[in-house]
Amino acid sequence: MTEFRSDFLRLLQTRGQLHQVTDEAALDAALLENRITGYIGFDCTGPSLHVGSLVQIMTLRRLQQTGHKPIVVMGGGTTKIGDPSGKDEMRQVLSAEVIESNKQKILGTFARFLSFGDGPSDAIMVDNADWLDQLSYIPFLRDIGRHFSVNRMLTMDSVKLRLDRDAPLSFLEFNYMILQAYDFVELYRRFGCRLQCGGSDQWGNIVAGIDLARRVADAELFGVTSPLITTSSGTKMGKTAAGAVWLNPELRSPYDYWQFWRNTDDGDVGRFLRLFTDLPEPEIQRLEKLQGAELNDAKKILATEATALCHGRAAAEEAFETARRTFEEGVLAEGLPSFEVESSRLKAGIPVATLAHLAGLVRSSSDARRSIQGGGLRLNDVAVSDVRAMATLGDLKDGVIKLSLGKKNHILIKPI
RNA sequence: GGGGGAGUGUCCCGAGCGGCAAAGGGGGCGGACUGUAAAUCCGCUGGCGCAGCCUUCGUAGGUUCGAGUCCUACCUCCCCCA
Repeated sequence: MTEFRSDFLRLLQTRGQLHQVTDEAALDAALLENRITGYIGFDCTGPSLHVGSLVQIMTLRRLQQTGHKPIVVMGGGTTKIGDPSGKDEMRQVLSAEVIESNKQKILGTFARFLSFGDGPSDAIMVDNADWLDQLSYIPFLRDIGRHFSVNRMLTMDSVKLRLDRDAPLSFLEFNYMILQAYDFVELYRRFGCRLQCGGSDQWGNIVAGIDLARRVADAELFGVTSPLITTSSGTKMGKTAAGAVWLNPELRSPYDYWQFWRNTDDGDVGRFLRLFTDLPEPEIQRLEKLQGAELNDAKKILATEATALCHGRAAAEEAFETARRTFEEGVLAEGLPSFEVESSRLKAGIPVATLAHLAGLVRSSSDARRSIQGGGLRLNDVAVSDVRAMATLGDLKDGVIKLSLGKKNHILIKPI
């Protein structure tokens, strides 16, 4: 493996987030000599980023930690196109309003991981709609489009995979690569940005930008990709059937976020500590050596550290404490998610199945009924045996009713 | 423009002679075993205050006692020819 001299590349390497580099020696040298400005683009396809973007966010964080300048590029423009990389289906075309609203909701997450400002290594955030929306078709084709060979584009993985699988690929999406390449050039011109990072699926797009820059701006730009992070059981990180693991606290509470990390597979603990926390290497080596049940201590540290980065230290400690009381002491913990019902409804009595549905513990009341039949639903830690069981004011204990689904999902029902 | 093929349970893949809430996987959830892990075994995986009722197979009509299944039109996608 290459011995890097620059702090940034060395850090990425020890942290396990380095996959490919375009021109290792030249980039390594450039990083040693100067403060480098680097960017990663994020699409605004949803109201929050999820854990799948975390490696990229951490890459920017590490860029900043090693003295360089990160640019967060919000894909306000490119989201209107839709990146075909790694997708089988044609992207839905999102409206401009939705994209803008998504963008606003995503901003806060970055402020947690990066420090923004006017200083030399402070992060900045830009929206590629600022320049992409202004483009005129014919001039763009003549100035930029001429440098792209369709023959070559057809061989790019993002395109080829679609074609090979007989999956639809619209001309709109086909252009994504060109626009992302143009982004890189534009960022170079505006901010002197010379580095683009991204997931391994972005390699083609990144290289396209580097090629374009050489042709139209006579510039030498660099690209770094990180590996696709999978869990040791082989699934893609951060995509559960229950939904993506959101970084935005409104979509996933810090407590649930903490739980996500707490439930990491044994085999992933060391890798995830390196990728998703700032803990020093010797500490990680100590933690990942723990055996059997002791490894749980490492998972708790992973959970707290990862949550602290995303939601702040206080929220992480609180989540930790809530989990400790719930799982280790088996007592009622105030910090559990809660749900409010009018006490008048409770007074009249409400079916437990309906209540579990209202509280969001299950998808539907039918689902709740099934869980009851399967013995998975508990009221105040006692299994509910009758599908038609009612919850009333009499079930209040310490002013709340604790509903649980399985060992891990709890919610406190609070009368108002 | 011409010809051929496809769209199935709102997670995915995928069977489906006119009686279908619809086979089988994967994934997920729950139970047992554990360590809030993995592996394994078992159950569940449309909705409803649920012995009943209501909605699902690209969309809209039609045939029929009865349609995912047959007919017509339309939409979307794929392949071949021009």
